[in-house]
Amino acid sequence: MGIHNLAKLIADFAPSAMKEQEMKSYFGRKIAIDASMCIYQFLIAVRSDGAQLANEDGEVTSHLVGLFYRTIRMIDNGIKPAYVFDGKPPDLKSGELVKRKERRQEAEKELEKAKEAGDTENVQKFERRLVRATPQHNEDCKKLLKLMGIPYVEAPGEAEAQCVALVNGDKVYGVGTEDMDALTFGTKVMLRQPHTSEAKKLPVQEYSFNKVLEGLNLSHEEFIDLCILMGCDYCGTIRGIGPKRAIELIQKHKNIEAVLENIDQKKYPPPEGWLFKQARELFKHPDVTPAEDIELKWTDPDEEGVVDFMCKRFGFNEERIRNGCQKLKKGRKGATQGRLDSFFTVVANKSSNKRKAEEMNGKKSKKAKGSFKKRK
DNA sequence: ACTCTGAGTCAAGACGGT
DNA sequence: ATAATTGACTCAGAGT
DNA sequence: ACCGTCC
Repeated sequence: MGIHNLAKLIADFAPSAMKEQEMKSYFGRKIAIDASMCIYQFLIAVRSDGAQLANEDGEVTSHLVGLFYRTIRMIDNGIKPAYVFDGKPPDLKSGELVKRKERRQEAEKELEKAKEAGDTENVQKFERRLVRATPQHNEDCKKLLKLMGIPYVEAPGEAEAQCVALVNGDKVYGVGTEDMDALTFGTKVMLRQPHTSEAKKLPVQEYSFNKVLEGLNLSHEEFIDLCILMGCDYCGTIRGIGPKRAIELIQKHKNIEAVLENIDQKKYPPPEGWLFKQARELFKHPDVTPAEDIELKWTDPDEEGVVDFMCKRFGFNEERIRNGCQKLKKGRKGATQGRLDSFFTVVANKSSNKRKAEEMNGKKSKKAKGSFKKRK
């Protein structure tokens, strides 16, 4: 579940690390997005009378509805999304996954019960809890993105980590996510909910990694240890240590080893065989494809292809789909234009460097980060 | 009294006409 | 073959 | 801003 309470901790201890921006200020920006998470959310949220949208044959379309319109909305605002699909979860996560599986089986039983009792309210409740993105859903989305001219990346491991690699390798400006893990992986910039802002009139929250470290007065390594102490997906935590104590302890002792030496382990018992070192390694050197090996290209949509896929196969309204394709074409031109404009108008802005690097995509390849590829 | 943890529960999108 | 989320909120109870 | 509808 990401890092427990990290958003709150940053709000309390490093408030200047987050600034709120208008959606408009991201015109021309490239953003990396965890596709698997979006798909999951669409499958849960896009419903009618509690049931997912589907074509006549009963094939689910909720994920396609959501992805199609959200992507268009972003392009329409001059934001260029690149989607990242999950690969294999790291082995360290299996403990967490076992728990989730148990919860799932629990929900399945409850669902059966509710069905037999004819309790429609509970049936819906537990059906939602059982939702998951299948390989088929993922394939549908990849196909749609390809036809729309939107790039995507297949990550070897966690999508979130791959997004961060794209940011820090200057392929995109930031990660667009709800998941605070991105900061633990060290993303220079993280944007929360860059898509809903306009619909709900909420500003985009932009987190700066350097300012987080500054505000908390920690190095990246110390920050990773802090996140582990607060609770991540990869290992347990010390009972009795939450955000407040965790930050105090890390600021004082600098790392988990030293914390362990300085606390009363009877009062604060660490987990048996605690794998915090492995978790730390995972955050430091996640299994990702190096950014310089990835090329992201946004192109005009293949309108006939999109219509064929969405309308013929999935029964979407052709007028709406064509309308969307037009927006994609228009938005693309606008974004190219806008990026140049803002380059000249935002003269004294530090971020113009960043912007430049983003533009130069891969020309000067970064120094290789040692070969820490994970093998399993 | 106050602070904090940790367990459990919940809800989750976007469009277009009015 | 097979899997597959997350954050916000509340509340009880333990610790300081 | 609300609400029925999207498929």
